[in-house]
Amino acid sequence: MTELTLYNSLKREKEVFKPMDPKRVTMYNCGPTVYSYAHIGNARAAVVADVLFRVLRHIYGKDCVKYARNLTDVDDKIIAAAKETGFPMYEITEKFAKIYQDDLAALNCLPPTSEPKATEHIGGMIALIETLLADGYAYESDGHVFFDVSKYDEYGQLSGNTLDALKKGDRVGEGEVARKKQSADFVLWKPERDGVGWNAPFGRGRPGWHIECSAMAKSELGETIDIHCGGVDLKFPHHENEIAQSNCAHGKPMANYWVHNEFLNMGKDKMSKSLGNVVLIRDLLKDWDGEVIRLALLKAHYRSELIWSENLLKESKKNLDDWYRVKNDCMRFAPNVKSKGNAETIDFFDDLDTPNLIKFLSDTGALQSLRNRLVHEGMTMQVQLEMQDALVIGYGIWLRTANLLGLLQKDPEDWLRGKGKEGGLSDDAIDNLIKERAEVRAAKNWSRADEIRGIFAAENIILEDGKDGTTWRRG
RNA sequence: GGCACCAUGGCGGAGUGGCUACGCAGCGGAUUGCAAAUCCGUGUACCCGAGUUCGAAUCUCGGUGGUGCCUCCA
Repeated sequence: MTELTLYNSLKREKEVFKPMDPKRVTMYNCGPTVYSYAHIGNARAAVVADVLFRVLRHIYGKDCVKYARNLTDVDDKIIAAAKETGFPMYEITEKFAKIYQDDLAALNCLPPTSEPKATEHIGGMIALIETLLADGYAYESDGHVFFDVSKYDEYGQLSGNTLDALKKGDRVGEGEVARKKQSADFVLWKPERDGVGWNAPFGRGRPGWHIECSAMAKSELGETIDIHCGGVDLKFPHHENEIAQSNCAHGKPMANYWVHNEFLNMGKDKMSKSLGNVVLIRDLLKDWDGEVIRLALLKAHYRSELIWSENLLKESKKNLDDWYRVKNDCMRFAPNVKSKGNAETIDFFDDLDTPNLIKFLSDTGALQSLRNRLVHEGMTMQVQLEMQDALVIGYGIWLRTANLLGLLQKDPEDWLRGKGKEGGLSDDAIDNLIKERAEVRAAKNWSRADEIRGIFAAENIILEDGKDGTTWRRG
C-alpha cells in the first residue's frame, strides 16, 4: 500500500501516517464562521484539506474516509451582524454557509462527509463542560465557565508556549483577567447576549469559541480522530485549547496528527480588511475559472507561505490551457482512459508535495511527444497503434495524477472555448466568420482574412489553422 | 520581550554533499500567406561571513533580511 507521510505539528516532524482503523479514517477541519464572504485564504485551507481528503480516499478507499468540516453559526460577530442588518441570525448563517459551499465547489472541493453546525451541537458542548467542571478542570466565575490551564500539565505542547511565556505576552483585557484565576484560562461558556443563549446547568448562555470543535469532532468522528487540520494561525489558541479540553474530558488524545497550512499573503502586506486588500473567492470567480484559482493555490507547498499575485493566476491559466490541450488530443487516441485508479506519484505522498506533482503534470515529456506525433505526423497504421498503446498508459497516469489534485475535471473543449463575455460574439457568429475566412483564404484574399482575424483578436479569440480545418479558443 | 518558520535565476518552485530539476516569461531558429499550435536551440541563481570536507545551494556556527503566532483570524 502507498505510504503517506505527514508533518505532524504536534511532534514537529514528518511521520508515516497510520490510521487507527484503515476502514474508517477520520479527519476534521476547522471551517468558517459564516457571517461574510470567504476569502482566498479560507480557500487555501479548504483546498489543502480537500487534497488530503482525496489522497486519503485514494489510499484507503472512497467510503473509508470520514471528513468533517464544521460551520460556526453562533459567534459574537454573527450576533453583531444580525443586530446591524436586522436579519435573524439563522438567515445570515444559512446564506453565507451556502455561499461558502458554492465557492468551494467551484474550486473543485469535494463536499466533506459531514458539515456539522455549532448550534446543533450545543448539547454536546454542555455535556463536555459538565465533565470538565465535575473533574475540576474548569470553574465558574461571574456567569462564565473557564478552563483552568494550570490543571493541564501538557498545556502549550502544540504551540510551544509555556504558561510563563504566555503571561509575558499577555494582551487580555482587564475585565477578563478579573474573572479568571490566570490570564491564560479560556472561556468555555459565557452569558446570554442579545437573546442568544441556551439553558445549561451552569447558567443560560452561549459557548466559547473552542468548545464547539471539541464537541463536534467527538460527535461526528469520535473522541480521538486521526487528523485534525487547519491554518497555522489556529494553532494557538484555538487548537491548543481544543487539545486541553478534549484530552482532559476524555483522558485520551484528541487527534493523532495535526496538519497546519501556512498563510497566503499579498506580497508586501498581510491581507486584512483595514488595508482593503481582502480577495474574496466570489470576486476571483468572476474573472478566473475555479480550477485556475485551485492550481494557483497548490503551486506552493501547503507548509510554505504563498504570495498571491495576478501573475500567479496568469501562469496557472496558461498551465491549464496547455494541459487541457494535451487532454483534448489524448482523448482522441485514448478515449477509454478513466480518471480513477492507480497514480504512480509516490513523491506526492511525501507530505502532500503538490509542487512536485504539478511539475510532473507540466513535465509530460514522453506523453507530450507521443501526443504531438500522433496529432501532427503521418505514420503507418502499425506505428500508430504501438504509439497509441504507449499513450494510453502514459496518459492514464497523467490524468489520474491530475485527478488526485482535483484538476482537469472539465471537458477540454468546453475549457478551451471558455465562456464568452456578455455582448461578445456568439458561438454561431464565430463559426460563420470562420467559414467566411476559409472562403476568402481559399481565394487568397489575405486582407479580408486578416481583418477577420482582427475581429477575433478584439474578442480575445485565438484561431488555430490545423490540417483538419480551423479551431478556435478563448485566450 | 517569548515561541516558530523562511531566504534558490525576471517570476513560481524542486533539490539535504559531488552529475547545477521543472514550469512561466525572454531570446534565436524551423514551420505558417500572417498567426496559433508544435518542434529545435539558448542565457540567467543558490542572502552575507567563517568553518567542516577532496568537494556545499545542500552540514555547523555567526550575521543580515523577511514572515507568522503570543488578541479575532485560514
